[in-house]
Amino acid sequence: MLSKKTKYGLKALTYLAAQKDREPVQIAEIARHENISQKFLESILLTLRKNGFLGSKKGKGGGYYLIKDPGEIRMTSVMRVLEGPIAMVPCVSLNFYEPCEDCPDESACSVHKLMLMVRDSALAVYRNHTLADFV
Amino acid sequence: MLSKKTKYGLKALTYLAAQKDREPVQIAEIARHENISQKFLESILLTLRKNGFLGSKKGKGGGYYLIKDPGEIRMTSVMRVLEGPIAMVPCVSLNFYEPCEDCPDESACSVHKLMLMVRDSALAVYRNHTLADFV
DNA sequence: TTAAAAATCTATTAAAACTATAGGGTAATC
DNA sequence: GATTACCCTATAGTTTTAATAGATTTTTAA
Repeated sequence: MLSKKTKYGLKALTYLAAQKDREPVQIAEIARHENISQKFLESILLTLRKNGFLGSKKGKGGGYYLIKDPGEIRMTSVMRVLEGPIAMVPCVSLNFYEPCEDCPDESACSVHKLMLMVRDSALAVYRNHTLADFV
Repeated sequence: MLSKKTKYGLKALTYLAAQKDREPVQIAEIARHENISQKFLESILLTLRKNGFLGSKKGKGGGYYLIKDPGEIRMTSVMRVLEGPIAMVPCVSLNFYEPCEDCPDESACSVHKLMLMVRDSALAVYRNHTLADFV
């Protein structure tokens, strides 16, 4: 199940990408427009900023804005920051690999084999799309 | 993240599918062999039985056994029973569809569009594989 | 025929982790 | 001084992952 954090984060990014200019947009405006708890959105936008997707400006006329071109923001990186690993088990994760404790032979494990294919198929989708595809 | 329930269930199914005959196998044997908490496995096997994957036999010489040919057990049905909906959001689920409350226009929603593609890619993997592919 | 043993079945509960949100104060900017 | 992002803490709720204890059914053996 997709977490609301990811869902809200994606919606916020899309909203910002749809702006005509790159002027700051207030948290409250995004929250209102996308039906998101403002406080929750606040923390989400913060992590998006810390991960290089957004810039921010305080004070009057402040808010958040996209720092890169939507066409350069791949879904892989967005998903990894918001949702975490794309793989459903750590033993098939590219960026967060961990071996299973209970599994003596990875290459013989049915879970491993199946989840490897699922990861590859999801990865293909995320790699082939940027934020620009959703505005 | 894949739940341990699904992980253990898949391993148990694979273990049973790898048996030469279809004689009952004890829970304890499966648990020992796959490093699974026996009591936890017990409840998992129970739901697999109730959903038509396994048969069981009580008393001495009892245990669980596959009820169908491994080649006829699609991963789609296994995943739906163990893990639940394949879609990551209810608004793109085939079997568990629900509209989003906060989303006024599904067809314009970036989350919807992206997750639809992810669902389709995962579904393709699950549909094209049966338990027989993992023994 | 009866009793014991072997196994599945059922229900309850509990710890741990995670999710989603709220509150209140701080710091920067206009 | 008003406005807005920033930061920290707490918490209610849910889900996951079991642990515990016993009930029920079947087989085997005395």
